[in-house]
Amino acid sequence: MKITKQGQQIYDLILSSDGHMTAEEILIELKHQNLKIGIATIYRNLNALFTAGYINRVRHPELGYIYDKNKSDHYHFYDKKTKKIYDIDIEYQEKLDRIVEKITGGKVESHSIIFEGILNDKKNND
Amino acid sequence: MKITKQGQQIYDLILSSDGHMTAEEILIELKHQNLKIGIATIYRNLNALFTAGYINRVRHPELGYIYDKNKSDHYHFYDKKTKKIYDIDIEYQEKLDRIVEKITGGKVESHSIIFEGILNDKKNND
DNA sequence: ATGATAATGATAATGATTATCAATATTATA
DNA sequence: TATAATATTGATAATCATTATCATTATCAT
Repeated sequence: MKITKQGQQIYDLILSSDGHMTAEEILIELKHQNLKIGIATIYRNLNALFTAGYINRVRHPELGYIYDKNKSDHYHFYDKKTKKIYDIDIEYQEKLDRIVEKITGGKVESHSIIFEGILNDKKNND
Repeated sequence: MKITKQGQQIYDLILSSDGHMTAEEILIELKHQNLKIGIATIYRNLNALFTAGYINRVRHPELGYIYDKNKSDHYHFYDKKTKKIYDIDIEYQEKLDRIVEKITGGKVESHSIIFEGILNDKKNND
């Protein structure tokens, strides 16, 4: 995959962030950096980066897609107070996939878990 | 909660369905039954039914909200082939919430799991 | 250089959902 | 029961996230 100038800017920004950004946040930040870029280009490059496996994508229940620098299979916590998504570092529950395959007779590729609740004010673990 | 005529029609329809309907599907079906109803009324009542706890709501990765007659804490399977959502009847993994609380120090209200994969053609378990 | 090809970005289009608001239905009260 | 007060409806406009369009611009290969 050939990365373009704009694609690189977007990728760099995600890597330098806490790991979770929406397309809109990326637009605002790159504009702040006085880079000329349009929202269509951002979506186009995010899709390319995602399908090429450079970044991850999660669906936020309110904000649409969140782009995530953490590519590993991992879970998320949605803090209702700050309305932000945080990574949860517990091991992937492989066994659930096998159980569901047994029940349905189908093939499970993966599963995603979103925890929802309230995080403590003090600790702001991204 | 006072249920209106339209609210009742919507609720009845969901109960009589396989359990998973979009607002648009509800509109089409009620129109078929020659009931005069608008999409705004459907969303309004679905929101009311949901917040009052009469029905459940899940986010479909492509189609937006799915309204679900099954109110219990349960998981879902997204079949990439049919693009439909199915209930998965395995027990709620309470222990995951406790683990996450321990890690984050926050309060977990609940979690949702969506399994993704391909279901067998033969069995079409809703 | 120069022509071919690909990427950009402004903007229009789309799809799901919510807001607006005049018309209609329901409820409460005299 | 009439009628005033209040709530709900439904058509439609607005919104929000995302994708499509397409003329312009940048990049690449000769």
